[in-house]
Parts: sequence; structure tokens; C-alpha cells
Amino acid sequence: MPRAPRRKLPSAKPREGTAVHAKGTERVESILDAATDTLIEDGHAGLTLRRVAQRAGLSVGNLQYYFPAKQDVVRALLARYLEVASRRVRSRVEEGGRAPVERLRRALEALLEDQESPRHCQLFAELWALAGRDAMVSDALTVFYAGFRAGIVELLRELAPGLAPSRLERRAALVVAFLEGLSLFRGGGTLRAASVPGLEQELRAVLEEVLEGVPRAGARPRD
Amino acid sequence: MPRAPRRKLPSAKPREGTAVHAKGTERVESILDAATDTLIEDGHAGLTLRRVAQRAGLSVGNLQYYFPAKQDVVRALLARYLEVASRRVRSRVEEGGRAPVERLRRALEALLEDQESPRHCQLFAELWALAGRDAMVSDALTVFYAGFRAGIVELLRELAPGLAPSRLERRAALVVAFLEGLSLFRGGGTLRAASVPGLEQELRAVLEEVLEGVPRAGARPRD
DNA sequence: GAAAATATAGGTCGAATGACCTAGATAATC
DNA sequence: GATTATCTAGGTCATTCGACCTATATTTTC
Repeated sequence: MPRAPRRKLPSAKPREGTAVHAKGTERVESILDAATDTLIEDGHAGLTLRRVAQRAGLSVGNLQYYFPAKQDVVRALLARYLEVASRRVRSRVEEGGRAPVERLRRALEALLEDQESPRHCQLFAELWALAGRDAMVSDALTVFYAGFRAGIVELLRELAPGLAPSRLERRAALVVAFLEGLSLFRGGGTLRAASVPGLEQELRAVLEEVLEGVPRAGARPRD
Repeated sequence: MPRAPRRKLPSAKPREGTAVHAKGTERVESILDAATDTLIEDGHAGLTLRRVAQRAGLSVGNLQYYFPAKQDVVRALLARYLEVASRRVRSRVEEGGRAPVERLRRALEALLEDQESPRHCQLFAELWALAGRDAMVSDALTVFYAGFRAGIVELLRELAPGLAPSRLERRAALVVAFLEGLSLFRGGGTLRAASVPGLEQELRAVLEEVLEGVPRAGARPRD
């Protein structure tokens, strides 16, 4: 943690991750790639402009031409990654046009597959920690999880059309929480070493068990 | 990230978090308190010897009398925190001597209560991120979660005595994963802002639903 | 082809860091 | 009272950091 930013007094460089020419756009992409890798491998504290610049193969000065401050890099990297991840969730949800139960089953299976990536899991672990300290990260994740939930809601709606929208939203939130909890111990999660052999089959078995008896309305709670 | 540690060549201070007199023990405790708070508030990168010393109200030299290196502070603080948290889980599990289902219900309720603490949740978010990069942290968490799981296993065993130990272990792992996932969005979690109103009641409702039909053996999978 | 926009390299600066050290003061214990 | 434990206050050192700046190439655009 180097210094107190004496920030933006005159500032002649209004650029913020946007480029006009093709070459610039390409540069921005490679910068964000490098920044993402660095964030994943070395954490937020290890994400330094110098390291990113070196990894992306350009000078620090050049990097700062596109992203004047570190915060700008993080912001852009986050926006890009979460946007892609969101689209991924949507596409998972829309996958296959079968019966409701089957659709849900396939969507969950696909979401679980995404957790195989250690990169992805480590990134999110990093973001969860950051969210408690950085409002920008917290906001970005809030938007992301709202989209995630919405995708699950769509799936659940088909299964239980009678459920009130607010209750669907809540059930979806529980599903998301479970999935994120699993991402810690499963596949590429940072705690896969703290897991248990055979977790996968058990998870599938429980999923089947729940899905078989799923279209029950449940006792109506005070809304 | 300051410098490459030129580490331990002669080293005349073999102390490592242990004190002889009462005053020293007290000091160590206050150091670990300060270090824990700093880790929670500023993250692993913000955990600097200077900051910890200032917070604990002593000199850096004195801090290093007890903990020669930063790593030693982290190790000790982790051991202490996870030990306390482990005991807490056990006591939660042993709480109340009622019927199996009731015991499980109460234990889960107690575990959920622990998630109300933002400090606790932020610390764990930090540790999950760290675990991917620091084997010491990963190992400590692995031990912790093994204990956590063991506690849940005890509870589940009463409910489903027929289940094989390995399957109990796996079910417990799923419960732990769900709980940790919830800790992100519930109570003091770093993503409480990304949650949904009424999550609590819904969670209780689902819990009840599951607990009611719980002593079913489930289809025997290939073990 | 000239003017303007864009791209890039290299360097400076103040601030902060972890590890280490010295020299001495104060307190507890035997 | 001597021994050990605890503690303070300061400083050194090599290193890293983010922000900032200037000078120069390279492209676009007109």
C-alpha cells in the first residue's frame, strides 16, 4: 500500500478504458486479460500497474494512458468479467427446450460445470473479500447476483407456477447461496482440499431427490 | 508488497508467540486481537507490522520480540481464531438434549446466528481468498472444516442411523457448503446487499420442509 | 501532406513496507 | 541483588508502489 493518492488535480488524460482505433481496443482487451490473471494469481494487493503492464507487454506509462488509476483497471476488469459471466448464466438457463424439471436439471449441471475452473473460483473468492471493503465491488456483485437470481427464478417459475414472485425470488436466492457455497469446496474451489471424496455423486443424488418431489407448493408463509 | 525477505540468517530471537510471564501472555493476546481486527478491516495486504503494533499500543520492536515475522502473526492469529470457532461449533452441536430432529434444528439455528457477525463473515471471506494462495491458510481451513463437518455428522447420524459413514460425511459436507454459501448473503455477510428481503423466513420454511421428511434413507448409491 | 488524435517509452517523486538492528529502560522472578 | 523477561524508541535497508510528467513515435483525418 504505497501512498495516499494525491489524485487528479490538473489531469490532462481523460481516457478511461475506451479506445477509438482498433489497435487501442485490442490493447485494452489485453490489458484487462493481464489484469484479470494478476488479480486471480496475486490478489488485489498483488494487482499492481507495473505487474499488469509487464504481463500485457507494454509500459506503465502506456497502461496509464488507458487507465489513469488502478481503480479504473479494476472497475473495467470487473465490468467485463461479470458481464461475460452473466451472459453465461443466461445461456445456461436458456439451454435446452425440454420439460421444466429437465431444464432445471440441465441448467444446474451446467452451472456446476462452470465451477470446475480454479481461475473462476479464485476470482470470486477474491471479490467476496473485496466486497466487504470496496463499495464499487460490492455494487458490481450485487448487480451480478441479481441477474443470476433472475435466471434461476425463470427456471423455478416453470416448476411451481403457483408460487408468488417474491417467494420464487427467495427460493432462487437460496439456490444461488447453495451454489456459491459449493463453489468453495467443489471443482476449482479454493477449499477443494477441505472437501470429501464422493461429494459429486452425493450432490447429484440429493439434487435428484429434491427434483423428484419438487412441484409441491409448500406451506404458505406470511408474505 | 515491500521486499523479498532476506530472512533468518543469524536470528537471535527464537520467540514465536509464546510468553513466559502473565504480562507477556496478555500482550500476545492483545497483539492477536489487533492483528485480527486489522486483517478483517484492511485485508491481508493491509495487515502490516506497523499497523498491528500501533493498534495494539506497542512498538514494532516489541511486536517483533514476540513474532519475528509477519507470517508468525498470521499463523498464530489463525490458530487462535479457528480454535475458538471450532469449539463454538462443537458447543452448538452439543446444545440441548432433545430428540434428534429438534437437536439438529437448534444446532442449525445456532450456526446461523453466528453468521450475524460481519467481522466473522469478512474474516472468512478473506481466508477463502487467501486459501488459494497460501498453503498454510488452506491447511488451517481444511482442519477447521473437517471439525465442522464432524459436528454435523454427529447430528445427522442420529437422524439416519442406517446411512453409511461415508455417505453421512458427504451429506454433512453439503450442509456445510450450504451454510457457508448462506454466510455470504445473510446476516453479516459481505454480500448482504445482494440478498433478498424475506430470505430468513424462506430459509426457515425450507429447513422445516426438509426436516419433516428427513429420516428417509434415500436411494442407495454405489458406494 | 499538414494538423490532430492517438499511442508508447521512460523517468521522477513521495510514501509505504517487511525485516532487521541497536541501545537502553523497566518490570518480574528467584 | 542478580538474572531474566519484557518493553521502548529510534533508525537502516532494499524494495515496491501509485500517480504523475515529458518527450517522442505512429496513425487518422481533413
